[in-house]
Amino acid sequence: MDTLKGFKRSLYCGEPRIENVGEEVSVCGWVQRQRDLGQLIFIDLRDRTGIVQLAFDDGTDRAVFEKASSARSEYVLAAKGVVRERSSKNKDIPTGEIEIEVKELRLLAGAETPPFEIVENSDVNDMLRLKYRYLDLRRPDMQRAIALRHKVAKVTRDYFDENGFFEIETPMLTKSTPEGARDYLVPSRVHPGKFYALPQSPQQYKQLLMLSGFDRYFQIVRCFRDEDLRADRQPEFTQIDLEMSFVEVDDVIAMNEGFIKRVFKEAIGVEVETPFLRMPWSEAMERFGSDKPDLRFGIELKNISDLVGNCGFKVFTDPVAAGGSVRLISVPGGAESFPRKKIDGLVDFVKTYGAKGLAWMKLSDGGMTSSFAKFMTEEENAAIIERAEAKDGDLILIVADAKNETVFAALGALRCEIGKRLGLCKKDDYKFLWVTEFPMFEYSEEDGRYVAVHHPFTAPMDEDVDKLENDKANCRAKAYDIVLNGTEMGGGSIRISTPEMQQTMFRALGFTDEDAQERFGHLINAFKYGAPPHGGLAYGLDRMVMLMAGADSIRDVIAFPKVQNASEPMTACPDVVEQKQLDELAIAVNKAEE
RNA sequence: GGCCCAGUAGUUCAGUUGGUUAGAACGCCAGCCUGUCACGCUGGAGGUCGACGGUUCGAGCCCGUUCUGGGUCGCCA
Repeated sequence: MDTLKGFKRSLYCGEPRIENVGEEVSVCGWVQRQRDLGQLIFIDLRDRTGIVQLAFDDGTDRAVFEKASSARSEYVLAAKGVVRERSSKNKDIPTGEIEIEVKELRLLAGAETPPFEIVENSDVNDMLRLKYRYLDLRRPDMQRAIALRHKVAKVTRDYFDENGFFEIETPMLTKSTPEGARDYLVPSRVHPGKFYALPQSPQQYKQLLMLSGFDRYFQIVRCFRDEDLRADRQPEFTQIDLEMSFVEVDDVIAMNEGFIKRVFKEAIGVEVETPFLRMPWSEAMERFGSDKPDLRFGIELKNISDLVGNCGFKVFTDPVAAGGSVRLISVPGGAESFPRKKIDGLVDFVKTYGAKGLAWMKLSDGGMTSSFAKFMTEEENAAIIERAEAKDGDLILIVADAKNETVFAALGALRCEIGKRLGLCKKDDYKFLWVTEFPMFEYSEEDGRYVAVHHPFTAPMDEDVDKLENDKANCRAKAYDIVLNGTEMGGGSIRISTPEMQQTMFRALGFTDEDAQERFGHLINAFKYGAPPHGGLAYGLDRMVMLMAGADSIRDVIAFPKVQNASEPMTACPDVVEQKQLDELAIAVNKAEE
């Protein structure tokens, strides 16, 4: 092996061009491929910027030639030589017009044959990729994703700095709060039996910073939630967290539309039109069955409860009588795209969302067939088709349930599934939406009481303040989500800023004053000393970058992600610790996995 | 915790109704090769068919259990 002593890189592999012909250059990188033609050797040398071809021929010093001959995939090389024009050019790469005629070659490190090839668009098993993540990250698409993530973070800091925000760090070791997601706990050695919690978000700290007069705060911050993983959920994830003083909903939204416009332009060159569409939560649910609708395609929900409430089909009439509803979506051209067998698949699909079934009507060849024809009159069928605005060739899909939430969940998900199957979800089509006026509370069957949809510091809408006590189901919050293509990219709210309102809120949630004081005393007390009206928002940075990169999972934009069981294949954590460590923390383990 | 999908050379996969020695491509190793760029040609090595159990004369294939991963519902204030 050679050393780097005295060697200075002059440029990256992806940089030399035809204009550099004749110049002496020095490059470093990994062997992408070595092509040994006998008396002629080519090496593609790769670094994060791209690939350059090194050439060795009869003009090459024999020792250098021998070294090139011994090079294998992923060896680490440093090469000095002269840029020359290629006799046959490669139009597929930016450096394809030139090559480096190598005068000096240093073999800095050998490499075992990697467990998978280091190439773009690898379709290697995820587990293997993650076990050798350091090799996976060498692949150009991963390099681009991580670079994009850096760019987004950079633009974020630029934008918020230019708009008067301070980046302020908040603690990682914090107090556990009972509501919300499960906390990751950190035991205290100094206080045996007591635990810190890793933050689910810096929510309370950033509100206190407003009270302290910093006026505008942001932070790119790691957050932790000990819940099951999904393609877009990791136990540790990164938020772009921000808070502003003396603002109302419109101010926060305007500031963030400016941010999104800027970051999409600078990071991926996409022009975003502002202002974004806004839609109250109730409208989003009625029209799309979702609080994060994908607006890249239509296929809106229609309520037909009034049309079928008195028909002869119990599957429809019972839910309506029980206070639920019957709703449909109409799929253009669906009569042909969804033959009977595929519809059966859709039935199974909606069942996973709690629907009991899926009724359908098919309009084709001027006629109509349906799964429930014999229960309906001709007039009722005609009324449904009219409400669906369906025409010949369309497929109508209907879900009925005694619970509206179930109808929305099933049809909302079905709508997205069909949009996907019909190819209506283009990745380079960016449809932003603010969903506003979220409900303040939702009823928790498990707890037998109303719980906060957002968090208990969210301010109610001015016109709904009196509903905090008496009409929780219809009390709306000054809360908003920023939705992009069916993904919740961020969310926030105007916060409660008076101790009186905060106390009302805690009581509405069923906390006794003692409970509230115990859990949130620091915030309640702070608000006695003059809190400015304030509000903010937090983005999921991983999700934002995922959508920008066109990735299907946030794992693809996180350098070292966890797998579904929240472990990390490369380091194999979590892992057992030594008894001595447990003893110091006064912790006894009474159950352990094999 | 529930449901669905997957697991066969280093990698990606094929493998008929259960039937001889489990195949292909890429990768790897060796030799040859002066303009390749997915170099080419010749040869070679490489397998506990995720694991365990069962059915059978016989299991990669059928049955059961289990492990691992992916998706998802619950969950995620």
